[in-house]
Amino acid sequence: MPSKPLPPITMDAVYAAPGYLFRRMQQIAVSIFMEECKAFDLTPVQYAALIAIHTHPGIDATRLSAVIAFDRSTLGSVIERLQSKHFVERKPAPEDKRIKLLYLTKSGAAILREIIPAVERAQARMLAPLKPSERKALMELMTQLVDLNNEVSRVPLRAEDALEHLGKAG
Amino acid sequence: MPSKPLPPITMDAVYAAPGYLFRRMQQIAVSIFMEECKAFDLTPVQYAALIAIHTHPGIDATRLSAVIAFDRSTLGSVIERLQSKHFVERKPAPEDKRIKLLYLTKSGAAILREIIPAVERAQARMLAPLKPSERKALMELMTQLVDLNNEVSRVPLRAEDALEHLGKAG
DNA sequence: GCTAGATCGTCAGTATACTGTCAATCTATA
DNA sequence: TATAGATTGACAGTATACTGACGATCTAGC
Repeated sequence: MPSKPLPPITMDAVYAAPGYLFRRMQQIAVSIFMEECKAFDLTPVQYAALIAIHTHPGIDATRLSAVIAFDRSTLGSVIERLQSKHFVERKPAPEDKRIKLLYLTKSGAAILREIIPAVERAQARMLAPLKPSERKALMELMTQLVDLNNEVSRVPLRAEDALEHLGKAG
Repeated sequence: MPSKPLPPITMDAVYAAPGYLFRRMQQIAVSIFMEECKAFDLTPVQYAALIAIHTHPGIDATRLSAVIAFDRSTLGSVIERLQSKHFVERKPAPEDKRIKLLYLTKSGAAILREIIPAVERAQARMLAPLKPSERKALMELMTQLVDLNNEVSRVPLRAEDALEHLGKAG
């Protein structure tokens, strides 16, 4: 008899795998976000960056990347795009010549206020097919899983630690 | 009194939002996959493509994109990379000059057999922080949600429909 | 048999996402 | 105070991901 009856390879190796479900759901989430927010010409990551800069004015790019769990290398170009749309400005830090501090412009703060209802519609639509109790259960499990897996990917600092030395704007 | 007491904008608008959790979890999932599979130099998408071509030999690129829910435009370069690694070959379809049929090479089939244990380790690690009952609940909710949201993003055909005319290899 | 419309693979363009590297700068220590 | 090591923003390189457009080709309806 065969020593190891290998299971046959089927598409279930893909469809039932957590990795596929996470990729597919991310795809769907971005698609819904872009649909609801197309009037604002902002991507999900740009939105997250605006929220974070609004919450922590004067944050620098490295700490911002930790706060929104976004790769530092890519963040430069994201900030550049926000800057070219005049939603964000960069000022050199007086006490450290390496750092550039990030601030929302007036129109950056304005678009943030305007886009929030659309973002909330998008977030609601992502979970709309589920029953309320299921939505709650899914969000709790995802929050837990993301939290417990937090050290895995390359985010250099945990979000809380990232803000330790940010002066008064914590 | 104010007409509309806007809630203050905090980072919870990001952290508690489904969109953030899906993006972050996708990030973590890819990171774990690459870590477990680094000996094979295959990305998650390339792995899914190999599985699909193995399961449906002679599939064309458009149908493949539907089966693995992957954008048609990008798939060209994915196939190219698989071809340059000699894991996949493309043959012109005799009855339709537009189409190129996809097949695994011997070394493509071999690497698929070899990588599967590593992929299974990766998939297990993604959910490892949860209790078994929670894993099951999360996978059921995610499967349901992806299924019910299936029409949202740009996949041109549902996976089942994509294979209707694929001859005997269904 | 001709042609309007659909489909195929491909390309250009934009935006993530990651690894690795670099010069400029800062900091802690000897 | 000289300097080794760490940090910062920037860049090159690779790989997704999507929109929109294109020529080649196929198919239906006439």
